[in-house]
Amino acid sequence: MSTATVSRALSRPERVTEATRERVSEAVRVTGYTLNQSARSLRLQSARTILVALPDIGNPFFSTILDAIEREAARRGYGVLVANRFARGDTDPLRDYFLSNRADGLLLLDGSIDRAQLEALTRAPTSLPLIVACEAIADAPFHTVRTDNAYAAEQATRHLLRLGHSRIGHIKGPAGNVLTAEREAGFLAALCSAGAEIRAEWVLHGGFSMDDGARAARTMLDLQERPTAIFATNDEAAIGFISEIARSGLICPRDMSVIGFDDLGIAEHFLPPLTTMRQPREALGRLAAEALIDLIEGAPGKRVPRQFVLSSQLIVRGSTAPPRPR
Amino acid sequence: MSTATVSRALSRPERVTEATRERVSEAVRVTGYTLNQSARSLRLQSARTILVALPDIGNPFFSTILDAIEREAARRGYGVLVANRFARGDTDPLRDYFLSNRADGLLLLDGSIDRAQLEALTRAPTSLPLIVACEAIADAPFHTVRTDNAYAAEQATRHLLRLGHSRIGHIKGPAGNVLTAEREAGFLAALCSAGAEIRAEWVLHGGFSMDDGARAARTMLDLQERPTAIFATNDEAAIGFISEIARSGLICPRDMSVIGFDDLGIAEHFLPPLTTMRQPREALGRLAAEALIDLIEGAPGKRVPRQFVLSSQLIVRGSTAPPRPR
DNA sequence: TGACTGCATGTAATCGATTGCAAGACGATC
DNA sequence: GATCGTCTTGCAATCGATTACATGCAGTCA
Repeated sequence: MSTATVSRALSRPERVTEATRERVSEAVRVTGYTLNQSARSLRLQSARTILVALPDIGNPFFSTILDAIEREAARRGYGVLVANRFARGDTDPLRDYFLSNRADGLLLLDGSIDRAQLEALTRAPTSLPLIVACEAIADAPFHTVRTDNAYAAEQATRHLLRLGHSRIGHIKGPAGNVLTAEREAGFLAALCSAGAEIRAEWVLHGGFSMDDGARAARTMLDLQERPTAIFATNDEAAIGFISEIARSGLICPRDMSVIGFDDLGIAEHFLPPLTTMRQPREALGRLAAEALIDLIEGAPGKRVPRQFVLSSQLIVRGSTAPPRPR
Repeated sequence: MSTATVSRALSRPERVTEATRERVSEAVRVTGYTLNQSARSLRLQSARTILVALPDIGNPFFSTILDAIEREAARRGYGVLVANRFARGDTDPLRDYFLSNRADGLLLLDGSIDRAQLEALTRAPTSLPLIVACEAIADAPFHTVRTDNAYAAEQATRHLLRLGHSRIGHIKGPAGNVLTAEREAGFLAALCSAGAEIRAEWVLHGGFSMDDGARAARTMLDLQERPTAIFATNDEAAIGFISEIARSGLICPRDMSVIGFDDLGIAEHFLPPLTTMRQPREALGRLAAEALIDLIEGAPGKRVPRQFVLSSQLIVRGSTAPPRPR
């Protein structure tokens, strides 16, 4: 029997006779034959694999999205290759060079990468299928899947305003990140349109980790006058903040309201349960994977940059309350 | 210039003249040439990729380990392919079939997989390099990297005993998981050797999620007589438990001490800060990746199953205290 | 000048699966 | 019995990088 027949028996069983099909199955079982994916990829010019580049797999925010991506990819028969700390590392040409042709497309979750470098990737002749998700620049000429961060930040701040707060602070994200700017803008917009006081010293440098939140808390504790509520750039910063002020005897929400962003799993179970803006992480991951695979499999003509924008949802829990009367 | 020369210029620059090297670099730059990894893999019979199979990427415990694995793999020039919910899914032959030859080895973090199935994988002629990490069976004939769970569980329980508790409960992990049994055994061993009371109703069915911990809390709240301290199978269960009893007005550690397991990032920032057994997650991931790549690159003769056992460390924080005098 | 050494480069086979085309088998129809 | 169509199978080229071996060239020394 020729290898051609075996190949057909495995990939398109209806093209061979019942008898041949069974002989092949039997031989596969006996010899423990496994298909060589490299050879298949080489011949078909497609690895059926996508590369997901993230800033931090260890962060539950990203790992949930990765979960959804992996599920969708598996459903469509694609493998998932991960590259962690994508933008941090030495993005030397060699790295790109060796990465190429191993994956059919790139799903970028890391907003810190240099934009020019990105545009180079998508340019012909390589023309790598690319989706930028989560940390995407709003007006960039790429396919993007993201949430409307500025609007969601505005909503979060409005929630605090509605509760009666007028002295509101913000813990910012890391410098240079796309999201930092958008969320800060939304925060300021809400304060502005409500005519509330904006104090520069209440806009604290922060980051996306709990330690960043704790650091911001220490900065704030040193202030003469403190805000009565805080909009934190994400849940982790919010938690770090709440935890740190607790050491000084300040209790959330009695002494200070805090709202986060993301709705991580911990938010619901934290003490106090965290009020937050829920980002549809599963949907983000699923859509991003879907869009990337469509792009890979679709006709090259279809490649007009499309932008998906999902919306976030206010989840009110116990970490926000009306300000304490003085 | 022949392709052979180009290949040499890129892989072993010292084998060609300075002039040739430069002409090749120039051509690479101009044409945007990228190496075809499939062809390379096919020729060299090695994909320089490992497959990491996990039960749940979204879980911060695993995602931190994955982080360490990815880092070590990248350092040694390997890509990382992830398969989530490995044991859950339909492990039909086709899946294994198409997975094969895409990766040079398997790093299994999922203890729920069928053991017979595993042994089949490692048998000749395929003889897939395999490391079982974290959720490994102690006496299994595989290379393993794990922590001594039973001993660590004993230590955790001893901590509660030392504080003066004698009425101690346990939230178990999911049924069927290797770790569940080991941690329960350590718990019982500690109680036994201390001569403390063991009550079946204080050993609660649980799981690894916060919701599982919350469920266990509800079961416990219904009991006539309650323990004064709880050893939870992991930090998430501990947090879910503490959060849930708080709704009924029970405060940790005043009314009940709780110790967790893992030392997730949140443990330090939770309120109260969580006492826990720290598992060396980075070291686990790094060692596992190291061992797997050694196995892949090493001589086939070297394949005597080796077992790495790391130890956990008691981290005392605020969620455990002496029992309240009655 | 001829033989030899050492180095750079070219030639061609190889890895394993896929697939267009050709050939063969078989039955149906006239 | 010849012709045709249909269905199954085999042949052989192909994907792109690697590498053993062959070739060719320059320099050295007797």
